[in-house]
Amino acid sequence: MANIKDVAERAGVSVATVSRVLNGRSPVAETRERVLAAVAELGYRPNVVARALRTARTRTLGLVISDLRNPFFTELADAVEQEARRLGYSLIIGNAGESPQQQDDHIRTLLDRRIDGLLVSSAGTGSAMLGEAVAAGTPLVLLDRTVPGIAAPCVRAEGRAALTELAAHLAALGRRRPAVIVAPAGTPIGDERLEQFRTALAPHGIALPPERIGASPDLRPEGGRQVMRRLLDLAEPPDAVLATDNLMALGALDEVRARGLRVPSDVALVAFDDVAWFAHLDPPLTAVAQPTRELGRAAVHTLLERIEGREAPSVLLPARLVRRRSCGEPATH
Amino acid sequence: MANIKDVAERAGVSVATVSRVLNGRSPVAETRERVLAAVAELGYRPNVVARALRTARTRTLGLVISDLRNPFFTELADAVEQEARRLGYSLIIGNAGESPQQQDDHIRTLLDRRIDGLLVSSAGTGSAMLGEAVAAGTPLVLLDRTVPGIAAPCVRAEGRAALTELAAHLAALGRRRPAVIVAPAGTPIGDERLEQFRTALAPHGIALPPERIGASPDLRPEGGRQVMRRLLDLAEPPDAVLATDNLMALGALDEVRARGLRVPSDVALVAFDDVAWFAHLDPPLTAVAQPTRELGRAAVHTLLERIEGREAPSVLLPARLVRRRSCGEPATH
DNA sequence: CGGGCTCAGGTAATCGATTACACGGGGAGA
DNA sequence: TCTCCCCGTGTAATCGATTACCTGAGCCCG
Repeated sequence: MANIKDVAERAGVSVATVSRVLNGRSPVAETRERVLAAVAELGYRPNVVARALRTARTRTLGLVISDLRNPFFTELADAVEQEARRLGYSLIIGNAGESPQQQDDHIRTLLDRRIDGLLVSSAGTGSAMLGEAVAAGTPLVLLDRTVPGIAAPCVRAEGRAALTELAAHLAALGRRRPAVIVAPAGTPIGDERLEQFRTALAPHGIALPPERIGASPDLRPEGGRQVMRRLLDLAEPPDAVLATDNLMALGALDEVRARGLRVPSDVALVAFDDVAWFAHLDPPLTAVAQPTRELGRAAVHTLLERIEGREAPSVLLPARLVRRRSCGEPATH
Repeated sequence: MANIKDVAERAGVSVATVSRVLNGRSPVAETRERVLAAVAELGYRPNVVARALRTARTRTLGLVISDLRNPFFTELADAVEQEARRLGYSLIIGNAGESPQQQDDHIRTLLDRRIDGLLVSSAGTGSAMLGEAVAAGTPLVLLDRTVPGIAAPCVRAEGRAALTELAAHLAALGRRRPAVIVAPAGTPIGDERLEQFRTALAPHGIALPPERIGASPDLRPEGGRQVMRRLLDLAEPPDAVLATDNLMALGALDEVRARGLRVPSDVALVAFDDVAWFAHLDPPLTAVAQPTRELGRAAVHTLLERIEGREAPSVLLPARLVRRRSCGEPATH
């Protein structure tokens, strides 16, 4: 593959001139033409590796995602990739699969590759390498999940308004015994959702007693199903269930069906994270929709601010309620 | 960040020695210890960028995926990433979103980054940059989709056995009027599936007339839904429908429900690509399951063969039928 | 006791770009 | 006409590793 020296020779100039033409300095038409002609003839493309070594900027971002196969994170990753590319950056995606160890493995590799900045939606309760990344001076932005003890801006959604609306929605439909399926202990964001929901229910005189709050052992359908099993076995089973993650909601739905019960007539079901195929379920699921693509975009912008040395605040975008039929009301749209 | 020179100074040796110790040559215990101690004290990590420039190997693979948000491809990408990492390679994923132009954009970027090899599940009917990649000598392996005119091994699944089993399954259940929803024209793999299904049906005396074959305008749910609409409007509507892609199947299911019909009593539904949430639909969908993770692994191995200069044949793995309840039979497992 | 062999380890070239600095030619002002 | 300045371009250092080649110490054997 042709290099800058070949181009210089062919154009009869020095490598410095070629570099300058290609980087938009030194606008002398005649030389410029010759260089560009040589570039075209040779099909020259600058070697990004060499450039990165010299400039100490790789124009690459790293994204470590907690579980790529969770459709919420798939879409998030896609949004991040698009925005990064739009701004001239490549993205290396690492899937942690909810394993802190694999997450560390990925962060290490990314740091070794001298990425310009790092986005992490952390699996579990944080990890050693996150601290090392900060210590190494790599710009870091947390995504969707905060990590205690890590001083980095966090870009995520929060559901107070949506949950307030949801509480009213459920109250209006006469649901009086809500339950919540939360993420495993130690996931701070799940607790926030729980508390906001509790607060939103209070004005309607609806309580959320401990026996109707179940922590799933994992963030997968089977975990949600287990919790749902326990909830439906209660003497007074819930008449509405909120799952704080889309996969757990799916498992919960399985359990309802396996018992021959129906959504929404026997129990209403609401999920956090509105993923595309919720609309294709029977019944279509009402969901608290996070502004996924906006989150991805905001995360990239925040990270670029940090890369350019500026301070960047955390970003908190509002989620909104998408009413479908899983609470009993006909679809609004 | 510490570099090799810092380590050399601290250990009182030359950079060459440090490099040799770190690359496993020159096993003299005493020096070795000193170097490793210096590495540990300084927290030194080799600069991958510099190494790549010198060795002309980036230890990075590129994957351009036709639609990352299609769960089949999400899993495929995940499998590829895991296997690549296991073998010491990083993976840069580009999502083409079924757009040949975006695909080209990604391939260009990846070539500029001097990736060691390229995996492509091509969107549309191929693209100019694929040819350029081959011309530039970048090892290339096609994934899931062949591209006419591109001389590169292709790793994909084929469904003859599964479709033969499916034909028998449908015949045994008394379904006599099958229909097929195929991908847009020009997608060779869809046509193969169609012909194999036709061949499999013949021994049972079941025909597949043209009016019961519908080409979707796209590979998304809405396209599948449109075709299903046309099929159900036929004077003799089908009693079994095979969709050659999971998203189109989803749209088809929507249309069935919207008409108040039921699966499987009114019409049986089968999809290509067994994605995790098919098992969570009502009814759980019978599917032709591609060995997704094996495909990902095989693709990486094939690519590494090519990278090391060896010839590598195409890989064709058999799909298998996963019977659930969408054809009328109770689940086998 | 000396010559040659072995091998650990140092010196310096190299990968392909960017960029600080030097240089030289031409135009403008005195 | 001479001088100074400007600016376009070339020369060479640099980024951080790998590695070909060279050096010199130690050892064996005749």
